[in-house]
Amino acid sequence: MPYHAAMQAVPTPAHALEINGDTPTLRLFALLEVIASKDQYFSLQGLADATALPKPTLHRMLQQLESANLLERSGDGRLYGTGVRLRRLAENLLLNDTAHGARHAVLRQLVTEVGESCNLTALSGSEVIYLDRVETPAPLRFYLHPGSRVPLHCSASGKVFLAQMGPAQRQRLLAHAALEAYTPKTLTDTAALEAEIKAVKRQGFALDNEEFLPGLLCVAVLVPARSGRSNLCVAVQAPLMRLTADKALALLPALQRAAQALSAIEAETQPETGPQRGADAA
Amino acid sequence: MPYHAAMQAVPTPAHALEINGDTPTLRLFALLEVIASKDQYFSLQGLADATALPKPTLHRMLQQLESANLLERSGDGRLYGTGVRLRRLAENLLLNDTAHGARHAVLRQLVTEVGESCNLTALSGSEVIYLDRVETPAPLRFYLHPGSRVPLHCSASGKVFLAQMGPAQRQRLLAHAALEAYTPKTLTDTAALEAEIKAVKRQGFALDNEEFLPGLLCVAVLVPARSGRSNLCVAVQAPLMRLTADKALALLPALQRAAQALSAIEAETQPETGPQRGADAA
DNA sequence: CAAATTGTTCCGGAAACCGGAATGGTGGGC
DNA sequence: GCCCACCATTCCGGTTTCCGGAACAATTTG
Repeated sequence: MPYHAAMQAVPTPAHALEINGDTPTLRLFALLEVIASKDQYFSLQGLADATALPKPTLHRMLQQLESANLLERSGDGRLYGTGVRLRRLAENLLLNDTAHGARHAVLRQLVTEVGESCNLTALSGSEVIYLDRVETPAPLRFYLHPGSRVPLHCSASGKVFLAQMGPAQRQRLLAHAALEAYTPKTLTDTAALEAEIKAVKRQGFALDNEEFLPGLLCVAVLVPARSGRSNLCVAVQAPLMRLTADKALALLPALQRAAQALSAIEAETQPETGPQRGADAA
Repeated sequence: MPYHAAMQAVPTPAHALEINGDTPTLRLFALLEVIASKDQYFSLQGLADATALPKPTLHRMLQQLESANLLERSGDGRLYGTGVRLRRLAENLLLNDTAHGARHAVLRQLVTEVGESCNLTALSGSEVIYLDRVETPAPLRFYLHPGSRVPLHCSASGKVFLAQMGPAQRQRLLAHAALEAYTPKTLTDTAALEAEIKAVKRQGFALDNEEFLPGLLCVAVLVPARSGRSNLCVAVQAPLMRLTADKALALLPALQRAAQALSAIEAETQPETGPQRGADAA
């Protein structure tokens, strides 16, 4: 029996994201989701407004999360953002989750279709991380393991991710990163990169023609998400000796099919209707 | 159909991964980390062996996580793997973390400029915590990972933080901390430390010359905040063998430039006036 | 079919959580 | 310079949630 069954005619800010946890722990998770859902820091007050939780409660929750290194306080200590441990958990999760699953099967299928090594990538911080990879049977190949990282500006996947960001977000990532030249073909000029990104946005795919490793060509397309931005790319990757740029374009239909299949898998795993109680405007 | 093929026949590794959280919630997180750390499904018994937690407790935890869609039961319902919601959280987290990405990029750039390991630190309680770190390519290096903590009085960053405090605040922190001697060079005398701090305030940077670890030299400068005090430091850190104190001073301009860049990033992340209200926007 | 192993439920005692109210700190307005 | 408004933080008694040994149920193995 509810211990304060009295009606609390709480004004209930109509637009407050409900933190609907049945247990304290789930409430904490919901809080993390709110914080992880936007690319900004949150103040206690801001979160209080957004979640309709009492300030002391929120304060305790945040403190708990901070002391576990799941969140970090930034600036003058009034703002909260994601912490080291949470990021590491996220990376491990994506890394280890994919190898066994439908995704891996799609990747394998793609490899048999196109005959070259393919991989699945995600954006992590200011780099691209390889989530999964299936190798071509051909003897000559580049060794790139799942878990390894490459820069954004000279990888096909990286350019795809950049292309779907807003200008401000992209600026923040690129402004402070030196566009290091890995090969003579690496784009090291901001203007050139912006032009390339514009092209990527128009074409719907990105090409990396020896911009990261000499002799390596790569084509990437985005795995579309049902809503909003996506953090998944499929790419095919091969020695230039076997795969020239124009030949690579011929593989695009197969890549797109794979991307669609992967997208369907993502969608499948999420119930069609709203997650749950969610009468409020979305 | 070997349903327990996932679990190796490992008979209770005596060195069970410790799940020590101080609160129930943190225990749940630790459990998730265990599950996310391996590319396999886990049975209840397997987790019991791996974590040394009682079965009923584990069962309750798993049930809780499953009902929240953070975990999923696979196949016949005996095995647990990561759930949709957890994956979505991980993806969003990495996708919306450009601030961290940008900071890391600055740090990496700084490392290529100065050729030594650099790190980002913050004040946390009465200690300095390592937020992020990029290692030098040189083979000889000190291993200090993000998340670890060092005392205030014998670290370059710590002295910088102390120097920007008011006397009262500094007093409060130092009063309760015994100035433990980590090396013969550690300042253990309050008066000497005060003098050092005054010097730091005058110079605008702090030096740690083997005060924490023998053979380790470190220079730190503050990342200026738009208003008031800052809780961020950049520092370069190297074996004395490669980096003597006078050589370190030559790196100051590069450090200052990095600090400015980081400051700009911080400013960008915290829009104009007050902290943003209302986290949802249609 | 019996024995062994694993998954699930019970439940009383203990620890963690909750959030209104009060306190401390800081910046803006005058 | 003083005051006031706003925000972060601390207190604390009452309530919820958690804990895990022991018993029970379901499944696999011999």
